Amino acid sequence: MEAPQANIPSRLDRIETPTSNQGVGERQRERILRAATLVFSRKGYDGARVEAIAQKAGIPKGNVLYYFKSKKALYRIVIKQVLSLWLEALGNVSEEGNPEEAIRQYVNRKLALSRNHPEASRLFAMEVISGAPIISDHLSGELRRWVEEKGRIFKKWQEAGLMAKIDPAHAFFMIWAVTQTYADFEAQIQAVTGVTNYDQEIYSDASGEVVDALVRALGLKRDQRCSVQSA
Amino acid sequence: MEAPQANIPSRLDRIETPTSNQGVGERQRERILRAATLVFSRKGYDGARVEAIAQKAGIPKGNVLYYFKSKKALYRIVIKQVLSLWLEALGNVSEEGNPEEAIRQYVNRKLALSRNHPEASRLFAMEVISGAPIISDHLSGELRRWVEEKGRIFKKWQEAGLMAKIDPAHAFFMIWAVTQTYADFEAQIQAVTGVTNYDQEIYSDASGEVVDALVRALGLKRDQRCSVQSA
DNA sequence: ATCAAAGTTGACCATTCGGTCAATTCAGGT
DNA sequence: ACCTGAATTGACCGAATGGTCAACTTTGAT
Repeated sequence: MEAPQANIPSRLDRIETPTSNQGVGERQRERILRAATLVFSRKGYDGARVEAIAQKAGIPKGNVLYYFKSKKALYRIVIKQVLSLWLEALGNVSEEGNPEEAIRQYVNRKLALSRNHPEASRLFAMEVISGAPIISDHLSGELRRWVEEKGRIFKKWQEAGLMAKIDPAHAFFMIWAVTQTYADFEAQIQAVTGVTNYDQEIYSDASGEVVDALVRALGLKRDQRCSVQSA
Repeated sequence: MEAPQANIPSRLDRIETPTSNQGVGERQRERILRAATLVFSRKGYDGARVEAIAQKAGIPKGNVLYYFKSKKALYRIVIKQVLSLWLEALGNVSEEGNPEEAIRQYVNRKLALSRNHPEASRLFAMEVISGAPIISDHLSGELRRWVEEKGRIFKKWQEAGLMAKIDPAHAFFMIWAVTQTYADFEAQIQAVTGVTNYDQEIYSDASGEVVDALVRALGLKRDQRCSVQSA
């Protein structure tokens, strides 16, 4: 009797496995993953208790270990899921068209991610703060290439005088820092502002101002009056 | 036989305690605090092992518990020490004088803090990400008042047309986010940039660009050409 | 109805870790 | 030299926790 290998739910064998109460397992797996993301994001890997995850998923602990062969395996899957969400949200910074519009769109997308998946953002942050023991390969691989690629677009904009001369990588670090702060530092922002309904009050206030501020920071302007033209 | 209450090393009784090998205890306490800050900042509270702290301090575990009555007590002291460092660095945003200069100075001070005490920054971040269970009082007390106070200065600048009209609190969130990202997300930035000597290469590159960018973001300009004057 | 595989459950085990303690050493005052 | 309190150390303990397991239930196919 082997616990099913805890691999990413393969969309393939969902249907064709002939003999099995199919679907039940999938649903449970996702239940567990959701619960695990939540618990891990608040307590970190070591602070999270399998029991707590089980409880949040509404099932006994033994059942969690039936679907995922170990706590570490579960964590790996959760963190990779979070990572792919994060990488996905990088999306495309479209080269063509107005730079300001492109960045506005990108920042808005990142803000939406923070708003809709704050636990994912927090978990990602914790991983990185801990030295990214699990995802460092992805960071120095996929992410690095992405930044290099998009950086070339920034360079072009800069040469055309449409953007301030900032090292593109640092421009991204800045955007990420600001947008993620609204998820990761929720507790601090909540404490300082005293809002009662974080999600609604903060994001409606912030999104406009933050996008504008970042556009200014990067020296992007539709009209040329203020664009940084230091050649 | 009681372990000495693990209070903040009081600078007072360092000299005058007549009978005791004075000084030895203080030095050990500080040793332990340094080690604890380091370990906690990487592993979080639960991930940190007392044994690991002891090892990093070069003493047996029992000795750590001799100076601090429990792991939790040690953590509390470390985190409060970190918090006061953080609050201290808030310093004064001087009302008088050139707004741009004031902010430049402030951002530079925060950057220096990230550079010189990255572990402190990371530990603070972890606390907040976890919901700030220990320091939330301070955040909604001292920090909130500080932001309110300094916010009034920003308001004045804004009314005088010297600063973009951003909610002052969010202006601070932005500054903090950007400056801390260089400590907290070191692993990510290191991976993306591929630098070998983080401390030197990154900060020398970043500090100038980051300060400029933030000045732009807040719409602060010495010369009026580009200042946001939307009355 | 019967069967087999998948899923569920709580009891149980081994390990790890925070914390205690008694024994010992160390340092300074007399 | 001797005494006293502080400091050091390693052995030890109990609680908590990740993980296993065997008994049991459910589900769908024939």
